[in-house]
Amino acid sequence: MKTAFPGEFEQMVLLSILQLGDDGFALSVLRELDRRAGRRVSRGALYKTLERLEEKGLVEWEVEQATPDRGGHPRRRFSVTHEGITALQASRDALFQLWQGLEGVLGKPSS
Amino acid sequence: MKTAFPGEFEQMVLLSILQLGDDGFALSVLRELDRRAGRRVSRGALYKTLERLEEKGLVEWEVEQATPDRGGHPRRRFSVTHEGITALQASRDALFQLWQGLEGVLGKPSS
DNA sequence: GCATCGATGTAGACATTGCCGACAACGGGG
DNA sequence: CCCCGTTGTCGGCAATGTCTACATCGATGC
Repeated sequence: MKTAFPGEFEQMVLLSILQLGDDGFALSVLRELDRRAGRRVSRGALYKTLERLEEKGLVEWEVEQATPDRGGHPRRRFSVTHEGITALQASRDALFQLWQGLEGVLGKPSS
Repeated sequence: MKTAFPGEFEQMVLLSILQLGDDGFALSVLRELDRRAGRRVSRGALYKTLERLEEKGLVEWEVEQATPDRGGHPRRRFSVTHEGITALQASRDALFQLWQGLEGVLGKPSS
């Protein structure tokens, strides 16, 4: 069992894709990361990460079917695989365990 | 302002130190990581990480004062700096934002 | 038609993090 | 003295994070 833990940024990318639902296009992910987490990275950085996530089987994608008006390369719609979900749950649970009881030190999450 | 985000493992190490309070010795951190997050790494891996966290000013340490009976090198007691706390809060908040509304997909944390 | 713009994606590079095994140092007990 | 348990240090390599530069292709405006 290969337990390669997703990195910090990889997790964020996975979560962004989930948030976007059927709008999981690369540039949407970029905007979502900025909106939610205030994280701004270049497109190249994101594509590289998506490529690695795919190699690990945590995301998959399909080419958007028939969009006759838009120019540029055909865009890809990313989605998180079942394995990706599992990995996210594991990471989250680990963090929760480590956060337990530290509210006094860290304060409440600023929602 | 250099915004170098702590990596996934670095966060866990910081949290473990906080959990341990005045028992923040390297090998205790190792045990805590295993107990809470099920994460087992070699001592070398941990020391390297602690060293980097110190360079970034996220942890500091003091040599344990006067323990006349124990063998080996004098051990160091690690603690998280104010900057470390701030970094942890930022990471946590970012993740919370990304988790918002995904309970349906990810399920409740298994506490 | 041609220069450009906007939305995508790819390639190549390099810095930072994650992780390990091997070795050193020291006190205690055979 | 040799070995054991506890720490810590080193050097190296793999994985992740991130950027810049470049390539594609429709639409738009000369």
